[in-house]
Amino acid sequence: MTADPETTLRADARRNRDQILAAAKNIFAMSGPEVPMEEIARAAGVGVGTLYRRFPDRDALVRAVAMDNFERVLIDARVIAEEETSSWRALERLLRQSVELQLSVQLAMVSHRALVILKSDPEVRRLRDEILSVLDGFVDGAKAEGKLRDDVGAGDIAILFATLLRQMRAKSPEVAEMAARRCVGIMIDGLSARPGSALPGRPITSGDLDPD
Amino acid sequence: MTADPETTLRADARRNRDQILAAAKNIFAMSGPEVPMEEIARAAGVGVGTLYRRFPDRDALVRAVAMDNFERVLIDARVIAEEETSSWRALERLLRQSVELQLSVQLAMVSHRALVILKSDPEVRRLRDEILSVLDGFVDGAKAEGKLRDDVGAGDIAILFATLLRQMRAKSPEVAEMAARRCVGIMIDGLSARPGSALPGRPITSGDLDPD
Amino acid sequence: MTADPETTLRADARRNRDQILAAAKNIFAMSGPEVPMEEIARAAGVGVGTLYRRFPDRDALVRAVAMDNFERVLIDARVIAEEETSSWRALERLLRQSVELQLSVQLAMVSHRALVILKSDPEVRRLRDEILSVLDGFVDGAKAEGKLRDDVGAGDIAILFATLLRQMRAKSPEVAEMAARRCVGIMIDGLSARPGSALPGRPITSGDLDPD
Amino acid sequence: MTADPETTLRADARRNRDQILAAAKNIFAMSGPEVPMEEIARAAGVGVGTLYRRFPDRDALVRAVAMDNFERVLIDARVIAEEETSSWRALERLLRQSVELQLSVQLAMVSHRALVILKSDPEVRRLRDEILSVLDGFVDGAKAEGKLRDDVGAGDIAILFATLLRQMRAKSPEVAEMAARRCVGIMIDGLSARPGSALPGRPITSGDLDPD
DNA sequence: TATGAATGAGTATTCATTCAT
DNA sequence: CATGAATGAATACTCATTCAT
Repeated sequence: MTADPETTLRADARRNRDQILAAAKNIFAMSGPEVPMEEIARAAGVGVGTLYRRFPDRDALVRAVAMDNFERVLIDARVIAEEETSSWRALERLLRQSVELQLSVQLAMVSHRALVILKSDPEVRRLRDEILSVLDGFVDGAKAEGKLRDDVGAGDIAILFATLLRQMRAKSPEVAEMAARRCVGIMIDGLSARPGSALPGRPITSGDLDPD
Repeated sequence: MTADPETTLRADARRNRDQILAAAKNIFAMSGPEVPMEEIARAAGVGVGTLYRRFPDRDALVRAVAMDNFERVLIDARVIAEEETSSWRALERLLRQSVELQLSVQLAMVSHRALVILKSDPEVRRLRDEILSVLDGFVDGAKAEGKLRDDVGAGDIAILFATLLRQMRAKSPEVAEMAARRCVGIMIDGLSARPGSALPGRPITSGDLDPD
Repeated sequence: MTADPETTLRADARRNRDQILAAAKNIFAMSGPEVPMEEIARAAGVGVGTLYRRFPDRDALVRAVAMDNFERVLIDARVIAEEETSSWRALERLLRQSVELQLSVQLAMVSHRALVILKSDPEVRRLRDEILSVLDGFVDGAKAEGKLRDDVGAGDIAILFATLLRQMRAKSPEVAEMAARRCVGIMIDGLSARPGSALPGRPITSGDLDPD
Repeated sequence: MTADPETTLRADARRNRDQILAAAKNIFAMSGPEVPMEEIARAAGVGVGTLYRRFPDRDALVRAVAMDNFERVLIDARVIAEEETSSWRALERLLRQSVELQLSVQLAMVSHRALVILKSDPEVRRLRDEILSVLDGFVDGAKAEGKLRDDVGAGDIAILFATLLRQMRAKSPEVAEMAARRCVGIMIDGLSARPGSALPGRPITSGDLDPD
């Protein structure tokens, strides 16, 4: 039974690792995944060497941040699935609530580089697929409940998700945050089962997402 | 009647400039505004030296690309305003149609750096403000027509715009394009005047957008 | 007919390339192939950037130096083959004369890293094999002449070669140079056809060299 | 009678030191004296910390390895001097037998850095001088016996020694080992007292060797 | 005392920008 | 003018050495 890295680390090493991850998450969210490694190290209060000891190169760090974010989203989604009896409500809540998701999605999408890194990582894929499978459940249920329009699939929602929940830059952080919540609101209204007009194309399923 | 040398040179120079602009637009859209200048020059079929003769530095090029995109959007918007009698229809069409807009917005948003560059440029500001003022007209009109929900402002739409119309990468190009059109559809449904639920906060006006 | 790089280069670029190669040759010979790139650039009187423009990374430079040295050796060997009628004399002269060879062999052997780089390069292999084939001719001829002991092969000589002709460090450069010449002399006497004692093992042929 | 704590510790420490020395010897021989300290520690089965407790820095370790090798050579040489009545035989045997010598010489010569380290160390010098003095005895005796050519000195032999006995890399280990023995054989034949040709320069004495 | 984590100076490499051809 | 070579500052990454556990 080999201990997994997260468990094995010495207490201080552990603390450092967490600080680095947190710092990277913030900085990536703010300035994209190309920021100088030194800046991340500084923000985490460690030397570059320490950063590199924990994450052998930038790609490893990007991956780790993405994993961490996705994990939180998955946990959120599962808690919601437990607590809500209506799938439509679950869907709404997932969309509205997930702040972590903002970050992960943002990271995943903001840069070509990050995208390439993440797509090649089987662990990230696995996590994403788990999230999508929970989402699939919500979508099916909400359609059955008659609350979700029939002409959308989980893929549509994932894309809206990914696209909408990016950090909005606007006047002030307050406006930005308000804007984010309003966007989600409009989107949810657009999704609910009394559409004004049919959507073009066909429902996008989770299987349609990056089939490469 | 052969053109006199000066005119000939200008024509040449013009062609060069246009090639560079077109190349930069494509490459920026594809790989973000941080790509090596040399790559842009290569794509444009000129040497770096020529690129630098036309655009003194990267910022100038980013600005020029953005200007060019915004100009097209503005032209589109004005044509639409001419042709459509219903403001709601105009709004819809603007949102659905503007492919150029995708590019400009994408560029503007994709990188912190680009954002900073653009925000500090008065000409870009001016153009953007003109676009927003046309949009304001659409919004007011559509509300008056009872087609647009009352609790949104032009700022809301601009943000949705900016956020939604980003190019979706990955997936097959066909799915990506379909996804984009569907996202706009859902958003328009969400905007139309029979909301399921009130939006949080207050309408975001065009004045709320980065006044810093 | 695409011009090969050596021909195409602009005059100044050409000059720079040659200076870099010369500088690298000297410095590698003196301090091994791990010296800072910057030092090489400085010695060549160019900026690091220029060095990297010509040789994309250290490995490329190491390869280029080795190629250059081997080429000179091959040229030497062919001239000698032309001029000498006795193979034994040719062999002797090749061993005694080749100063370039010192450098190439030295470089090739001095560091694990260099060795790995060179072995994986097909062009270097090809050159080396050509040299060995000329050497094979000398060996066969010299044995037929009764001047070279029968119990050695071209591989033995190549190894002695490679091992002996390394730069000797000693008191002064003069002593070092004298030492080198004396070593070769002793070796040649040891090779000549009146041995005091049989050698262990069996003749090493050129085929025995790095069979991996 | 259980060992008292202090003795136990010493034994431990001793074992550690020996393991490190052995590991360093192997790794230096294989990859040169520039390998990461961490790699040496790993090979020795200890942490870097322990390595540094025993040897304050890399130089100290290099010195220790060299000392250890030289000591073994000296012991060999003295045993040989005891056992052999003919100086020429003693010389031959020393050259043929000393495997340890391979290592020490290799280490001493392979890198500029190591050379500098060793040359500045009085203890290493002392050892080396003792070896040379034994060698001087062999040389003088063998000349008197008429077995060693008159035109060489102990310095010539030391240099041949140092140069020839370097570990041959590449090839199969078997060929490499055979090659080493054959080189020594050729060299010995070249040294024996029926030279085909006079050597250039003058005999190199042990005093000629790096007196700087 | 042994361990391995943290540090940061040293190097490799890239790329925006300038300038000779 | 167009070109692409040269420059060097910025940044990634490695590894010797120190120090907390």
